[in-house]
Amino acid sequence: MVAKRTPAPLKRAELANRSGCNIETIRYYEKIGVLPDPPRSASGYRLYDEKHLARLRFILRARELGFPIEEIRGLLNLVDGGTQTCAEVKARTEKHLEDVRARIADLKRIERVLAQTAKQCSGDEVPDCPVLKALAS
Amino acid sequence: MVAKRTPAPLKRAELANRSGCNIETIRYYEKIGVLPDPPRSASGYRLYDEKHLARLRFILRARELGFPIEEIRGLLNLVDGGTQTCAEVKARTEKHLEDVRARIADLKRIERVLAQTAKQCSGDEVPDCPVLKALAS
DNA sequence: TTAGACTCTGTAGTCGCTACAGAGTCAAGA
DNA sequence: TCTTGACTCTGTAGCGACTACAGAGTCTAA
Repeated sequence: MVAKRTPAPLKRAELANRSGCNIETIRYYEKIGVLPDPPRSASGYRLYDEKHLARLRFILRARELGFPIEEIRGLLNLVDGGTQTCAEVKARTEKHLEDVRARIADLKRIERVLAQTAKQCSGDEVPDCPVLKALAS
Repeated sequence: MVAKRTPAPLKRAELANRSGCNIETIRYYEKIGVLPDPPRSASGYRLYDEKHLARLRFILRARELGFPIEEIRGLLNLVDGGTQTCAEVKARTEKHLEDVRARIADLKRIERVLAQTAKQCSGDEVPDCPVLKALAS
C-alpha cells in the first residue's frame, strides 16, 4: 500500500488562498493562457491541483520581480518545452535587469528635480511658488 | 503703434510640434478637461494660442516628473484659482516625492534579487537553471 | 480641378488586473 | 425537505494614460 491518494482538488478560492493571488486574477491568467485551463467538475467548477499551484506561484513570483506577462509567458514556454538552457534564461533575466535599472535611473532623475525644486520653496503663505515656475518653464 | 498683432493661431499639428506632444494626446487632454477647449474656426478646426501652449508644456513637464494626471489637475486648479500658496504646492510636491522614493526603493529591491539570481547562473548550455528554481520556490 | 496633407469625430486597443451583475451550485442546519 | 448563505460560473466594464485607426470633411498649392 505505497500508492498515495491524489489529494482533493482545489477550488478557485482555495487556490487563491494558498497562492495569495486575487481570485479574479486567476481567471485572468487562464484567459490569457499563462495558466492552463483546469479540468472541471460535472457542474463546471474548476478543479486545480498542486501543479497549477506551483505554476501560479511561479507567475506571481516573476510578477513581483517586475517581469511583464509576455516575458513570463516566454519563460514558461521554455520550461514547458523542456529545452531551456541556463544561458537563455540568464540572458532574459539580464535583459530585464537592464530595464529595471533604466527605470531606477529615470526615477532618480525625477527625484533629484523634485527635491531641488521643493527645497527652493519657502513653504510660506505666499502665492508665488518656485515649483510652479519650474513646471511652467 | 505699440500694439502687437495677435499671432496667428496654431492648429493641432503645430501645437503638437511646438510642444513635442503627440497629436492625439492633445485631444485626450481636452477630453479629460486639463486643457481647455480651444475656439474653433468656421469649419470646426481647433485654434490654439500661446496660453494653450504654455499650459500644455506645464502638463507635459509635470508628467515627465511623474505627477499623475489628477495631481496635475489639482495643481492647475490652484493656479487657475489664483489662490495657491507656496505651502500648498510644496506639500503636494513632497507627497509626490515620497511616492517616487517608494517606487525607487521597490525597484532596488527587485534589482538586488535579479542581480543575485542571475549571478548564480552558469550561463552554460545546461537545462538546470537557478533563476527558474528561484522563481519556482 | 485635383491631389495630397491636414483636421474632424467616435471608437477600440494597450497592460495587468479588478469589480460587478445575474445566474447556477453546494453543503450545513432547521 | 427546505432554506440560507457561501461559493462558483459567465460576460462585461472600469482603471490610467495614452495611442491608433476608420471614414468623413477641409484646406492649399500646383
